[in-house]
Amino acid sequence: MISTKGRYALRLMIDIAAYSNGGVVSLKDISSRQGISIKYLEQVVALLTRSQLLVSVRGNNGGYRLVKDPKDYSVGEILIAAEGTLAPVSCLQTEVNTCPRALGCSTIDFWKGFYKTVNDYVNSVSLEELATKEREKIGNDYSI
Amino acid sequence: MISTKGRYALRLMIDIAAYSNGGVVSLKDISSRQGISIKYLEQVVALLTRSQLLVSVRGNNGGYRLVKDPKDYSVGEILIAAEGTLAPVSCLQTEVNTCPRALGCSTIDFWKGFYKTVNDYVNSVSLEELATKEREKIGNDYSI
DNA sequence: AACTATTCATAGTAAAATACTAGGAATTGA
DNA sequence: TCAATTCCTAGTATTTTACTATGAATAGTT
Repeated sequence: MISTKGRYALRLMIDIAAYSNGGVVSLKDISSRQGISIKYLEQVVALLTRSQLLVSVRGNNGGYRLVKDPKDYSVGEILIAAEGTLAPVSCLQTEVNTCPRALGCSTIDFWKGFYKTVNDYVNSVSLEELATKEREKIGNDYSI
Repeated sequence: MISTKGRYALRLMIDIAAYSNGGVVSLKDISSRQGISIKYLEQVVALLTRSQLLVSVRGNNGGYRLVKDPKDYSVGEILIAAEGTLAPVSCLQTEVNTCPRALGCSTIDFWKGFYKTVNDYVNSVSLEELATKEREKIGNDYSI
């Protein structure tokens, strides 16, 4: 199960991609559109700036800006920045497998396949695709 | 990340598939082969008997037995029995999506695709494939 | 210069989940 | 009867989750 950090990070990135018009987007605006507290967004956005998926502008009229085109972000890199890893088992988190049972482990290939399947999927979807859907919401009133 | 319940459940099922010769397999034997405490295996195996993936035989010389051929178990059904769900987000856990943001949600299709990708993968691997690898370990000494 | 709106940094915290262990009852073959 | 097993319920330490709180630093606006 993906935690709120990963899910909110994705929505935050989508929001910036959808609603920045060349400028920066503040957490206050994201908060009101997405219904997530500013305080929690501060925690989440820090993961994204640390991974250099966003840059910040401090002070009055400050906010956050993407560093590249939305089509050049995969959802995978966003989730990994927020969640740390998408590895299904801890022994696949690091480059070298330190599990004493790794040699002759009957399940490791299954987990490697799981990991690859998930990675291939999340890397196949771009931020732009999702931002486009977000923009389509504008003007539609789903509360009817 | 898959929890120990899911991982141990899979190893438990593999162990039974690999080492039962028509008979039942006791937790004591599984414990010694897999290096997992009997007490914890008791917790894990209960999830599998409740989901009727295994049947138990009580008393002396008791143990557990598969209810169908190893090739007819998918790894998916084992993981779901142990983990409860493989849904990446809680709004996909139930048949109907009760999230107030579901309508017009820009990420729901992405998560549905994620869920389907994972399900398709875990359902594509059978217990038999993994039990075969487990049996291949016999005779090989990987501790050298 | 003061004010205000923002990001930034660190700490705190209640609740839930995780990864087990413990104790003993029930069952059944030997 | 006894020994080996499953079954059932509870307990528990640790970690993770999902936040909130406080206040400092920054920078445009008045």
